[in-house]
Amino acid sequence: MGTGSYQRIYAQVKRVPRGRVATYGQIARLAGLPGQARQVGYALAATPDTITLPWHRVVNAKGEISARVESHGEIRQRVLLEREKVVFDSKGRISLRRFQWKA
DNA sequence: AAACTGACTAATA
DNA sequence: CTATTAGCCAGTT
Repeated sequence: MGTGSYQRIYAQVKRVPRGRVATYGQIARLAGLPGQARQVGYALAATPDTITLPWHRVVNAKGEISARVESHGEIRQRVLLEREKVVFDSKGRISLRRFQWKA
């Protein structure tokens, strides 16, 4: 490891404060990779659990938790966020207006 | 080396 | 609101 854009992405995700969320596109921009929102998702999917990363604070542009191939991490993500006082509406969406992190 | 694979987004209809 | 389309590119096979 130590190579690739993933490191830059992880570095930005680590900056998201507790109780706030960031979108994939936002992380991409902050990491100096504008337009590479997808890469951010892929980076997180490949995140080794050997590093500490608040991956749960990253959601899609709609304020929803993105579904992965193997479903279950989504539930965990929601629990982790709710533990940080992040509120989900009845449709499982977060109000970005209130919770999105402004860098 | 070439093909495959995705935690996305914004624009348009 | 849903559906479709086109950009996006590193890592893995």
